[in-house]
Formats: sequence, C-alpha cells, structure tokens
Amino acid sequence: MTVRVRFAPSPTGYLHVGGARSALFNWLFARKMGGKFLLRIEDTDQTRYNESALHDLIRDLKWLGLDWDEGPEIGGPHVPYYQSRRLELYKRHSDLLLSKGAAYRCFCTSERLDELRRRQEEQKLPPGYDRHCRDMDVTESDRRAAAGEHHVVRLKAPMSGRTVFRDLVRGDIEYQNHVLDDLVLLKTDGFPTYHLANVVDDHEMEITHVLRGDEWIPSTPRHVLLYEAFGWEPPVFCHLPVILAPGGGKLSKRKGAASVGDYREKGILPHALFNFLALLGWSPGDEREKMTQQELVDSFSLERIMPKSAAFDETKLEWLNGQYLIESSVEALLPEVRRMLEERGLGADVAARPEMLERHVRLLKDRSKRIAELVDTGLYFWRDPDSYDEKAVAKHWQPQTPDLLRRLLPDLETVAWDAASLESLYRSKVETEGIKFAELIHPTRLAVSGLPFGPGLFELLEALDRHTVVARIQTALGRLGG
RNA sequence: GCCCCCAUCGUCUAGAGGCCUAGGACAGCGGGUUUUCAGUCCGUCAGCAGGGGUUCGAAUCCCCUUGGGGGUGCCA
Repeated sequence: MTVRVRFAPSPTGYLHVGGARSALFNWLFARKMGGKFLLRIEDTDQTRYNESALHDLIRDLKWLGLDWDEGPEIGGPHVPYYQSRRLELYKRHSDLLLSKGAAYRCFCTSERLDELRRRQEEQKLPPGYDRHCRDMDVTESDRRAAAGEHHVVRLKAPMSGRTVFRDLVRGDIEYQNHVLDDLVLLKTDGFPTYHLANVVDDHEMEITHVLRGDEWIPSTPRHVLLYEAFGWEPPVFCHLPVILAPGGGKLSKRKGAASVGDYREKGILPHALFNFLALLGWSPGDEREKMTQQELVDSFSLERIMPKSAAFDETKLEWLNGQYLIESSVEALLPEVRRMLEERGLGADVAARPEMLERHVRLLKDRSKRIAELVDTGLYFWRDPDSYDEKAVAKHWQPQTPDLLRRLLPDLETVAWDAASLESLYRSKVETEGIKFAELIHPTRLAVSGLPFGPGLFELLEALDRHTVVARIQTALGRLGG
C-alpha cells in the first residue's frame, strides 16, 4: 500500500513554526516511504478566510524546501484541493448520515446554546450539547428543514461504551463515549465543520496516515466515530508534540518570532530551519545534529517521534544557521543579502558596486549567525560610520593615537593596496614607532568601521578602497579629537 | 470543574531492566589562539520531578502525588 499523507492548513494567518513542523514531518515520511504528500487547504471558515494568507503559506512552504505531489497549483486526481470548492461533497455525505439515522438536524439557536453553556459552567457541569434535538421526530425535522428553518446537522454519537484509537507515538488512547457530545457536521451556512470535511476528504483522498498536531487528540475519538458512522476504515493516527516558546508556554510573537516568514527576515537559511525543525521532537537516534535534507529523509521514522512537547530554542537555531552560513557559498547568499541591503535603503549603492557586495558577504559570512546580522554588522562596507563604539573608543583611542594615525596617513596614500602590503606596512610602522601592534590596529578598525570587531583588518582595508580608508581616518581624527 | 496527553542537564536529545560512575549538542563558565570578537579551538559545570511498588538488579515496568501542556466552539 502506498503511503499518502497530507498537510491541511487553514489559511487564516502566517505559517507558524508548529504548522511548518507538521508539514515537514508529513513530507519526510512521504519521501522516506516513497509515498505521496498532498497539500489541502481547509478554508471552511468563512469568517476567518484571508486571501494573502494562502499566498504566504504556499510561498513559505516552498521556501522551506517542501514540495507536494497533489494540491494547489499542481492539481491531482482529487481536485479541487480547496475545501471551499468541495461543499457539495460534504453536503452529500451529511445527507447520507441523515438518511442512515446516524446524524440529525439540530434547530437550537446559538442563543440557546450560549445559555446552556453558561448554565453548565455555573453548575460546574461538563460542558456540551444537551442533545435537545436528537430525538426529534424525523417528519417534523424534515418539515422544518423544508420550511427553510435554520439548522445544523449533528452526529448522533453513542452515549455509552468507549472509543479507543491507536496513536503511533503514544499507544492506545481511550475515551468514554459519554464525555463526547454530538458534534456539528454541517453549519447553518451550509459549510462543513473541520471535522466533517477533514474526515470526508481524508477518506476520499485515500490518506493512510494522519500526522498532525497534538491539539487534535481530543477530536480524534469523534473522528473515529464519524468514520464508523460512514462505515470507513480510519487512517493511522500520529499526533505530533506541540512546540513551546523558549521559556515554556505557547509560542507567540511576544516570545520571539513564531512564523516561518519572521525567521526568513531574520536571515535564517531554509535548510537550517528545516534541519532544526526536523530535530524538534524527533531524532535520528545517533549524535548527528547537522543533517542534510537527504540524510533526514533516509533516517526518518515515525517510531522515533517523541511524545514530549519541545521548546523552540532560538539560540541553537542560530548556531545551526551559523554552521550553514559557513558551509554556504558566497554566491548563494548574494541575492538575499542584496535584498536586505535594498530594504535598508542601499539599493543604488549595491547596484553600482557589485564587487563590494561580494566582499561584504565573503568577509562576514563565516562569523555571522544570521544573514540579517551579516548585513547589519557590515554596513560600513557601504557608508561611513555615523558613530564610534563607545567602549572601544575608551579603550583604544589613546592620547597618542591621533599623532600615530597622522604619521600613518602618508604611507596609506602610497602603499600598494592589498592585504599583504598593508600588513607589512603596519608591521614596519609598529617597528619604527616602537609601539605595540594593537595600538595601531584597533584605532584603524575603529576609525574605518566604528566597531570593535569584524573581519581581519587588512582584508577589510583592502576591501574598502584607499580613498575611503584615508577619508574615514581623517573624519575620525576630527570627530574623536586629536 | 471535567476529559486527554506528557515528564532525563537551563534547552534539544541518546537511553527498549544489567553495557549508566547517564552519552552528545546548544547555551553558561574557564582557558588557549588570532590585530579585534559577537570568530575559532580545548576544557568544565549541570539532569533521571517526588513517593511507593515489581525485580537479584529500574532512568527504563506498574501505581500515586506534583508539575507542565492540550481540549472542552456552528475555529481549525
């Protein structure tokens, strides 16, 4: 049997890292098993639908490196892959259950249900629908429906006994049927609820394994009941642990970035995020930390998914990203760096000096953890420093510094402009002045970049041209005193 | 409240009853190195939530407690 899995997001906002991780695990499993990975859009909530969210979702999935075998943009044997365009199918299935007596119409108003919930809460009773319409006479139900009275369709769930299902990461999970109420299948507006649409589609699309977030566990027994009502075999369930914020608790914007797009803006590479996410709640069983997409596919298995929820450790992500940055070629990073520089208003400069872009990236990529960091700590490649790091000034801008630099200036005007020549110039200067290397090195870096850290000084000087270096030293002499 | 799930260093994890004096990675701390470190190398600290069982033997199996998470919608 071919494995068929799906990622079925609701396009209501940005792609959360939790959702991305679910998509990733489904993808890994499909690729590992030689199966199919489908993307299905669950847009059944009219009130929350958001067009741009769908666009962003698809863009972010692709950016992460995921591709689907069936779904939006490419179609497949079960088109359409948008639930909002499959309404008839759900209606037909709802009618089927109705005619079987496995579901019933409920004419209760939302006011009545609100009141009911309020009373249950007040009396500390377990909340849930009281099955008011469950035993309504079918002819009356038909008559009221025919008269156009608003209603929903509910599943007639068993009131005793128990429902057990097997979860691949946790084993058997059991629910007493009496704690499960009669869930809504079809809403007043004729749209299906998640539950109906999801079950019908998973069956129609021949989904074999449902890998989804932990938060769906409580719905699963109801889904199993639905499968039974239809007389269908349920798929294998596998609930993925949730991802928590660094300090514990729900991951949110407040507690650091939460969406794939946010990490892209911070300059995390897609492969690094992919790698990191794969290792959250799953491990290959050995001590590998940095793994290629192919290695992840090859060693992936559902059995090694952890049941425990995992905190999203951004620091470790950045470390991993730094590793990918070191490994990455300069060329591969150029487009993204260019984009970020453009965003910072340096588009014209970048266009005018492509060779500077190459130097910027080459000199900084191995010492940065994120692309945005690489960009922001290298702005001196593009414009004169507008301030000088205070601590560094206090430490390295000594009383004798200005004179030293002034005596260096003429040599800088004439020395051959390459790192090796610059270094020997500095070495000999140190010699003749009878000073320490650091006394010349640090002030130069400070004057030229405004920062106390960065790439090797002589490579940096070489990258900036002679004019710029001399001018910046003169500016610093003016601004820092001397 | 009720239902369900979970529990190894601060964090991600290895661990399938004896290979565990519990291994690795990130972070932290300490040192080396380089002209700088927000780079790099080396070293180091740190954990089986608590209590009962089962067993010759428990991080591993069972029960309870505690703690954390999720669900309890005509949201998904």
